[in-house]
Amino acid sequence: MTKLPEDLPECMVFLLGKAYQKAHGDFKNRLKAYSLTNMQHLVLEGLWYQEGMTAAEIGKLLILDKATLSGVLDRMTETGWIVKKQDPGDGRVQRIYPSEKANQLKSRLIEERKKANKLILKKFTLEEQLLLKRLLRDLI
Amino acid sequence: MTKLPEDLPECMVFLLGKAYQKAHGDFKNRLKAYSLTNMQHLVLEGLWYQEGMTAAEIGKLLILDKATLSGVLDRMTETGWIVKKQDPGDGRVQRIYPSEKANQLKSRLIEERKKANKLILKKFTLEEQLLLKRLLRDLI
DNA sequence: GGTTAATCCTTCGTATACGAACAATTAATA
DNA sequence: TATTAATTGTTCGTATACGAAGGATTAACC
Repeated sequence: MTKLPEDLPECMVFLLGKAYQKAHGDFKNRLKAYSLTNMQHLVLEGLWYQEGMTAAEIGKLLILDKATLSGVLDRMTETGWIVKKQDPGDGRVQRIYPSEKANQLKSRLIEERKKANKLILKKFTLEEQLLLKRLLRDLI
Repeated sequence: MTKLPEDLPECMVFLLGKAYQKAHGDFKNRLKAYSLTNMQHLVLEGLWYQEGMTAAEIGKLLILDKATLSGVLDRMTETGWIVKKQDPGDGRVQRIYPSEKANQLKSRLIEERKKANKLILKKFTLEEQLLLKRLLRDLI
């Protein structure tokens, strides 16, 4: 990664954006082999945390706009990562479940996330890692 | 902001993404009054740091894909924030300058960024602020 | 019970992101 | 100098993001 000029004005939006850009890019490369995007992987992790959620619930859990999520879920249905089931009690609601294919790859996909995390954090001491996570959580 | 479930698996890509999403959203609201996007504001700050850069140089400084930058610069030219000038020595190169309009608003726009930074960081102690910036810089 | 309000999801418009392919131009080199 | 390589910027395709508007459905309440 290009090193940042020291005298460029400090900007949290920039620092956070570029840190995210880097982490996102690393993970993206890992997921290429599965034909999964980061967002799609995130949705699967959400569904493994609590399956059968509605799109609105997934959006609340993962802090995602419903308009964004709509397209993501469409593509994941087309590519067979999730299954949408009509809620029997409420005609507006569709409940989302991970597919067979997704569940078969579950442990490997979770492992990929853990490896990506380790790679991102490997330059930090354990204290720094915990600190960074706490600061980010506080910020959100 | 919705608080994150404590038992949701930790993921740096997620934490960084959501921290960025929040900071980005705050700043975006501030810039709405100027009809400027965050990215466009960032390009202006880059040009005030060093004007007359080529698109490739801006991309290197701000860690931006040239394909992304191409569209951003187009829109900024159309809306009169920047001016493109053909490089006399190299027919491939266009040098980018902030417009009059941009320079007139320079101090106000820089002030907006500072205020946004303050807002984002106000929940942290001074030590935490410096630490967070250092950790993010190291990560990039 | 019928009108209004709220909820769920989709669609549209605009703006990033970024890999890939490409035209134009300049540099390098045999 | 003729050819190849490298560089600059654009365009295309796909995937987020998100505000706004809209259709379908359910809930609230007078």
